[in-house]
Amino acid sequence: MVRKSATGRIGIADVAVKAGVSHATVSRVMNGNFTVDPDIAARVRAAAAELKYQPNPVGRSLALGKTDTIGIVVPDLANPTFQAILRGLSRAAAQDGYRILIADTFEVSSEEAILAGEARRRCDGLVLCAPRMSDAELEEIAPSLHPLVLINRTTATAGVPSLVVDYGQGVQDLAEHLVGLGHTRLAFLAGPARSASNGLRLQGLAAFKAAHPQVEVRMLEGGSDFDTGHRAVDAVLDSGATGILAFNDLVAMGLLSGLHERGVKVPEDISVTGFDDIPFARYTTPTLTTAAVPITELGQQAWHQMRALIRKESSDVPGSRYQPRLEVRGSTGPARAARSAVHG
Amino acid sequence: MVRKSATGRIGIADVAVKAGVSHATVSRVMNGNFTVDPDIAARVRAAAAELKYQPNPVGRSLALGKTDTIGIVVPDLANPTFQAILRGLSRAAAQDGYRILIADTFEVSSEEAILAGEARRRCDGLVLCAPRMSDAELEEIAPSLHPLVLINRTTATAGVPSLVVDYGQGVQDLAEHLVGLGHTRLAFLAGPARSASNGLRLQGLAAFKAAHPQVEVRMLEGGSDFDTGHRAVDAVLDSGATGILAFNDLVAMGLLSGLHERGVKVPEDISVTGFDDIPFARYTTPTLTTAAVPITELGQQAWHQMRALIRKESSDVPGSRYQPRLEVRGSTGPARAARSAVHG
DNA sequence: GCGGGTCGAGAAAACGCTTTCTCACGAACT
DNA sequence: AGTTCGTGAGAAAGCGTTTTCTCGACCCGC
Repeated sequence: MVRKSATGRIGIADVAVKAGVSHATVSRVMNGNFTVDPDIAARVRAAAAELKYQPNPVGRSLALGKTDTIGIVVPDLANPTFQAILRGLSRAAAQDGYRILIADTFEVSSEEAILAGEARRRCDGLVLCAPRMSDAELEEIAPSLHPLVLINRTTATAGVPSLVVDYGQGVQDLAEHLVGLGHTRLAFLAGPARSASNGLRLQGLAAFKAAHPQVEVRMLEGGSDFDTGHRAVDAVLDSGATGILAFNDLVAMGLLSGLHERGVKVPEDISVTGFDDIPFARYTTPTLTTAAVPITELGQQAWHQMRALIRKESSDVPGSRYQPRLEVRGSTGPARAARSAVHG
Repeated sequence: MVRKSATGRIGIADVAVKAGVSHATVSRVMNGNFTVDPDIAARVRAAAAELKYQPNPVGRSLALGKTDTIGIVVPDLANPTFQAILRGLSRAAAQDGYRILIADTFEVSSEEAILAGEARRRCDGLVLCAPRMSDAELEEIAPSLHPLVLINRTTATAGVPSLVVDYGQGVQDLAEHLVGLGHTRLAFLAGPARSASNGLRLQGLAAFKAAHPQVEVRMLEGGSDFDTGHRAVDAVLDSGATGILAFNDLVAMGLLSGLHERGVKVPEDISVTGFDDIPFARYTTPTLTTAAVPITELGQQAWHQMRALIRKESSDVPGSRYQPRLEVRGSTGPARAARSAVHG
C-alpha cells in the first residue's frame, strides 16, 4: 500500500509518514541540509529509497522559482547549423544539470515572438536563433525575454549577449581564395533574402568588390537548402562564372550534385565553395572547400553566456564574434586560362 | 507601478487587483470559462492586456498536473536519424500545443535510465530511443515511465507502443538487389555491436544467407559514423567483396569517400549501399543506393501514439512496423564478370 | 409575498515542494 | 539552580495557478 493523493504518484508526504517525520524534514534531507540528526536523516533516506521517492520537479520549480531548463528557438530543425547549435548547447548545459526545451518555429517567423515568449516562461532563460525576425520586433521583445542569448543577431537591449559569426569576413576569405587561384568571374549563390546572415555575406562581398574592382561578382538568387543549389545549375552555367560562392554547404552540395549530372567537372571546369563546414563537407566528391565555423562550440558558448546571466555574473558579458577559418579542400582549383560557357 | 511579489513578474493577483475582482475570476476568464459576466470578463481582459499578463506555466502545471511537454531521450544528437525523429516529433507535437524536452544521453548508456526518469518527471510522457540499453533494464524502468513510446525497441510491459523499423527486411532487400546485379561476394559493414538495430540487420542477413547459400557474406566490424566507413576501406578491399552493405548512410558515405581516395570506382569496381536514406544520400557522388525509412514520419507517429496514450485512448495502441523501401541510385551496379583484389 | 432554484463571484483548498518561523529541549554558563 | 543560548524538528506560509465550495443575490412560479 503505497499510493496516495489524486495523482497516484508518491510524494514527499508519503515519505514523511513512513519515516515518522514532517514534510519539512524530508525536504531538508533530500536537499542535503545538514541540520538534520544523522539518525533521522538515515531513516528518511531509507524510507525514500524504499518508496522509490523522486521529488516532483514541478512543485520544486514553483517553490524555487527556477526550472533548470533553458529554451532554444530555432527556425528550422532540419538545418544542420541549428542542429549543431542545439547539440553544443544541450551538451554544455547538461554538464551543469540543465535541460533544453526546443521551439522549432518552422520558418513561420510571424509566430516567432509568441513562441519565444511561451518558451521563455517555461524556462530559466532563452537562446534565440531568429534570422528572419525584424529588428524592430526583436528590440520589442528582447527585454521580456531576459536572460536571453542571441545567435547571429545583435540588439541594443542591455545585458543581452550576442554570439555572431563573421560571415562577411568568411565570404571575403573564400572570394580571396578563388581570386588567388586565378578566378576573375565569380558568382554568389545567395541565401534567403531577408536572412540576417545573408546580409552579412553581402556586406562582405561589397567590401571584397571594393578591394578587387577588376573581379566580376554576379549575384544569383537562392535559398538555404540542397534544392536551391541543384536548381541553380543553369543560372550558374549561364553566368559564365568559374568560381561559385554558395550560401552554405547544403547549397554547395546541391550544386555539386547538379554539376556532376551535367558532366561539368569540379574543380577543373568550375570551383565551388560552401560555408559552415558541416560534417558532410568532408565527404562530398570532391571534398568541399568551405569556411569552417565552430558551430557546436558556438552552442556551447551560448550556454556559458547563459550560465553567467543566470548566475548574475552578467555585468560584463560582451558576447563574442567567431571568425570562420578557410578550409581548402578539393572543390576549388586553378582557373582555366580561358573558358567560355561549357553550357549548351 | 506594476511590479509585485518577490519574482518581479506580474501574476494573476495583479490582474485581479487592477480589475477589482478575485484571483478565481481572473483564472476563469483566462481559461474561457463562460460563467463570468461579460462586462467583468471584458474588464479582466483589459486589465490583463494592459499589464501584459501571461500566466505562469509552472503554477499552471502544478495545478493541472500536466506540463504540455513531452520528453525525448536520444543517444546522440549528432546522428541524422535521431535528428529526424526529433524533428518529426517536435513538429507533430507542436500542432497540438505540446513542446519537447530533450535528453541527449551522449552515448553514455549507463546513465540512460536515470536521465529518462528525470526527463519523464518533468513531462507528460516520454519517447525513448535507447538502442544500447539492455532488455532487462528496459523492462525494469518501462512501467515507471508510462506514458511511454519506444523507438526501435519492444517491451513486454503493457500499454507501451513501439515504433520499429524492419531493418532485417531492409538489409535483405538490399542484399537481394546486389545479388540481382550479379554480386556473389558481399560484405556487411556492421554497426555498434550491442545496438538493437544492428541485431535486426544481422537477423535479416542470416535469413538472406539461408535463402542464398551460394552467396558469400563477410562480416566486418564497424560503427555508425563517417569515420567507421572511412577507416574500413582496407578491410573492405581485403575482403574481396564486390557488394558492400554499410550499416547506415553515414558509414556508406565514409566508405565512398575512402574508396574514391584510393581510386576505386563505385559502382564499377565495388557497389555500396547505405541505410536510412538521409537527405544527404541523394547528394553523394555517386548517389547512394539505400533503404529509405520514413524517419521523420516515424517521429510524427511517435507523437500520435503518445497523444493517444495521454488522452487514454490507449486501449488499442499496437505500435507499428515500418518497411524500408529500396531506393536504387548510383552507388550500385552490375558485378564485373570476374574481379580479384584491386588492392595492393 | 415568499420559498426554491439558478447564476455568478469570492473564499479557500489543492497541487508538491522549499523555507521561514516558532518552539521545545538540552547544554552551558553564572 | 536559574537563565541563556544553540540546536533541531514541526507548523505554517509561501510559490502561482485551478477548482471546489460556499454564499449572496436575483428570478421565477405558486
